[in-house]
Amino acid sequence: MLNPESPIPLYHQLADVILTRIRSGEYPRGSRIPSENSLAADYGIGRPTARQATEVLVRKRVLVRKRGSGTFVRARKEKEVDLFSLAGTISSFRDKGISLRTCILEKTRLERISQNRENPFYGEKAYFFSRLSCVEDMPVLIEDIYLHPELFSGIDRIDLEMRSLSRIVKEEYFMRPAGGKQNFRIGYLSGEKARSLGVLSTTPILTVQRFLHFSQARNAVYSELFCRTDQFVFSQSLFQKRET
Amino acid sequence: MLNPESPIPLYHQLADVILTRIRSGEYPRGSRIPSENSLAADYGIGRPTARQATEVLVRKRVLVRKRGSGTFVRARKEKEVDLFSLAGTISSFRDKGISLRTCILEKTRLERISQNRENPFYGEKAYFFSRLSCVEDMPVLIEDIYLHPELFSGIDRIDLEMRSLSRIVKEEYFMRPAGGKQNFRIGYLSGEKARSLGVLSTTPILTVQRFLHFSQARNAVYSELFCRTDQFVFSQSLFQKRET
DNA sequence: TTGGTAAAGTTGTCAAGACAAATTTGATTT
DNA sequence: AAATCAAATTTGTCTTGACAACTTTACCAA
Repeated sequence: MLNPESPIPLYHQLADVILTRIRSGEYPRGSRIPSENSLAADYGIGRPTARQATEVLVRKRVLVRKRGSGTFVRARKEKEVDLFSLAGTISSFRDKGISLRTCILEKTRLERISQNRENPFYGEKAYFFSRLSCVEDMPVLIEDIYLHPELFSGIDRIDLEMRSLSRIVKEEYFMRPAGGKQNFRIGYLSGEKARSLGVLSTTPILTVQRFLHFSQARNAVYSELFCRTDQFVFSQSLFQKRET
Repeated sequence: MLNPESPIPLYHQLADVILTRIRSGEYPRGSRIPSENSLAADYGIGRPTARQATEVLVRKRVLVRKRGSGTFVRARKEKEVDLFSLAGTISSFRDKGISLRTCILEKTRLERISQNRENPFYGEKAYFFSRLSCVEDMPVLIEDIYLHPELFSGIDRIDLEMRSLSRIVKEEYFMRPAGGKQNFRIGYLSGEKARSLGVLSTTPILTVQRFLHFSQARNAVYSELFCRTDQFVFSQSLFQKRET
């Protein structure tokens, strides 16, 4: 079935075969494809080579791997989440009617920031908390949020589990952002963060730094967002609401 | 120097050693570190293992690889490019005082769109062109742009090499966008596009779909942006200019 | 001196085996 | 019938060698 003499690599040939079988309906949506070992045996290649073939299709968002269980044809398209419009993370999910569950990974505490030099609070004290958002039990987003210690005094006593932070800022502190900046990068996670998001250390993660300015102080809120783009599409509406 | 008995993988141990030598100044910024072969020989490991070690640091943006030449300690920080603010791609570079050069990869032509189902012109005709932007001779961004065939009639006769598209839309067609949406994903390139951007097919690419609405027609402009995030940080200013 | 060419050196790609970790399944026991 | 535990299955990780493609360097000839 495969031709080792061909200039086309074996793993690429096998990826084509699998894709053809998916398109033909032999491997329907949501079904499990043969294991890497059986693919390797069937086609007389090594397992790493068979794995490379499925890797190609995983990157193309055609297959989804589940450790200990199998490799599956992706069931449905990614959902869209309007994340970057600054309406506030949680409320943007709500608006779309997506069932959302958030949990606090690290409770709000006042601490001296010494990790990241790009953090505007670097070397100083700030409130910090970390939050995980899940959609349909699928972890999708981690937010590390840093807040100005005087402007947001007492925020460590407010439960942030299910409330929109932007709403709290508006309703409890009577502030609204006057401007800001977002930086987009591709990064990787490791350790506890990777476990929380359910990704491997080799999975590329859309990483966003967000700086929010208020009339009282520039960079009063700084956050880092870690977004899984394999299950969701992060979108942004433009010009929709006029700022007044 | 390395301990094969340790539970810490060899490649990780070596990555730590290299990082220590960079921090200590033994491998200064911009300098070449030992080749993968000599690392492997020095530490008594296979070349793929040595390569894996540098791979870790490449992903951390500490090292930069140059095929045929060597692996280098990254010289300077990434520059920021305010791309997503919709001021227009080219003009946003200009505003930052960054020297920019664009070249047309595919000249403007009217064609039937049959590639991508998410393209709003799918199955219909549209103007299409493709543009590469380079900063300091470093390719950084590819834009595939699709335009409404009637609204932008005759745009194939305008030279788009160095002119901002948003300015042309405003000054020649007297239109300005009324709204829009952007989708953010991580993807991969292959073939000619990967060559143009100077990336490998394994390099994750920040991929943005942009839909622009005008009062005359929704989705009158559709574009796909492919951004190298290893050399540049793509940023976005928020609320800076009031839309009037 | 200059130009071209060959050689050496470097990173990129393809292919593989062995073991670890997670899940599922089935058998056994209560 | 239910719970528990062990075994089998599956994907994840670590390690390796061999060859290909690209750059740089050095040498030789004009």
